[in-house]
Amino acid sequence: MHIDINLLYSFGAVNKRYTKGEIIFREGEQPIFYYQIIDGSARMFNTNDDGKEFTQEIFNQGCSFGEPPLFSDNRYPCTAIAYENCEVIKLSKLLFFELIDTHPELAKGIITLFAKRINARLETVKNLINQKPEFRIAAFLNSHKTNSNFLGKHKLFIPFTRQEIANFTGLRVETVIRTLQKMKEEKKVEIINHKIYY
Amino acid sequence: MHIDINLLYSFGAVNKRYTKGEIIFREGEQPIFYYQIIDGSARMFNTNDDGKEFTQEIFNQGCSFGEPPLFSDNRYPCTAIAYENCEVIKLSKLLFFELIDTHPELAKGIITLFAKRINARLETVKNLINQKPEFRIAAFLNSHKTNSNFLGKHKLFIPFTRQEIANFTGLRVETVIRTLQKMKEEKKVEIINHKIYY
DNA sequence: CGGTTCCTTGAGGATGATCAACGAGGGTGG
DNA sequence: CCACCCTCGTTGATCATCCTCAAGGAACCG
Repeated sequence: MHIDINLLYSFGAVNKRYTKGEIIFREGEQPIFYYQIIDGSARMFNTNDDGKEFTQEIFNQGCSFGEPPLFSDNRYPCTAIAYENCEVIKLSKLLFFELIDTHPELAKGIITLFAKRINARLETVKNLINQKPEFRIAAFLNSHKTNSNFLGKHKLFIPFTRQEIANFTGLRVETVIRTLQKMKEEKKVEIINHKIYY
Repeated sequence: MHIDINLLYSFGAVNKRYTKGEIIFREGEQPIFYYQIIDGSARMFNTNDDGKEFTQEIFNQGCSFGEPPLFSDNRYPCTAIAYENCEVIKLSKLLFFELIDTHPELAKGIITLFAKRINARLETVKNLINQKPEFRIAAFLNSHKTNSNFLGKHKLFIPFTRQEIANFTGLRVETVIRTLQKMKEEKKVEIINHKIYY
């Protein structure tokens, strides 16, 4: 979901640029803004004690992110950083609520968006529970394919490094590499010049 | 969140009883109803290939459940069964939407509810990623404590069997038992007559 | 061409799962 | 009251597997 940019501006929203890797908000902080991506992409993740990262979601152009805590009064459960250089439009919580109150037709869109997020998270948990690395990786590749509306007959190029796949699946790089190798032998993926196709 | 029962009835909702263990809806089915618990409790879970179950959430009196797929047009991502004998009030999707459309003030409650669910799921994922059994179990115990608004000075009785805790944490019973034993020695939990206090 | 990032491989170890067996308690019916 | 069953808890031994650590190799980019 995204809210019309001009509507956001009319309520006082402003643009902000982040360079790749720059932090947008941190886990544990109080949420203050509604964010929506104009250009580029953002990544939301958790870090655990060992410094291992887990990517919860990547948000692309047009997507809003970090909204649930505005409504539930929680602190941010994750950290968000610029995955690529990006430009976001941000609106303060107070004004965002004013916007919603005066535009009740937006509520349905938010509900649908949240419903999709809940579903996606339930799926993620379901897949994480299955220990098998191959299953987890396949689930990740499938969800990426679905998200990109891929309909081609041939395989889809997977634009992630092995480390990134590891961060999405909660595995270690070496495990991802070895599992992908095995999947290649079993013709479940294609690897051409180190690039992955699924 | 829950919607006023009389309002639900006025839109044609009906009651239905389920005996403990009875299935309310199955993973993969098309959602048709809005459900809200009048009495008792329901459990939502996934089963994987090995027959291992993972409990996604337990819903108690007053809680609605299984609503997100009504909005996102997904099939159910989980199965729901009666955790205890329970009575639910159910309203068909069509009439539920009519109810919402004619009572826009309900939207905010749904948004808040969904926002909390998203947060809870993100936390779950965060905890699952941390492999350490002790960490996972502690996270589960903490979330249970938080949910039950426990403010006492002493420890809280945990009304779950070890198998249930295993299903909540994605571990095996034996691992839960051994880990709890260790936590007992480290004074992190109390176990009196096989009962767990945290 | 030098540096950086990413990929790859091997060896070894830690740990949770698995399997098998038994114990303890509670309820039921004879 | 006792025998039985059923569920839940417990323990030990073994196994499979993913993680860890260490070292290089390959690709890419200025």
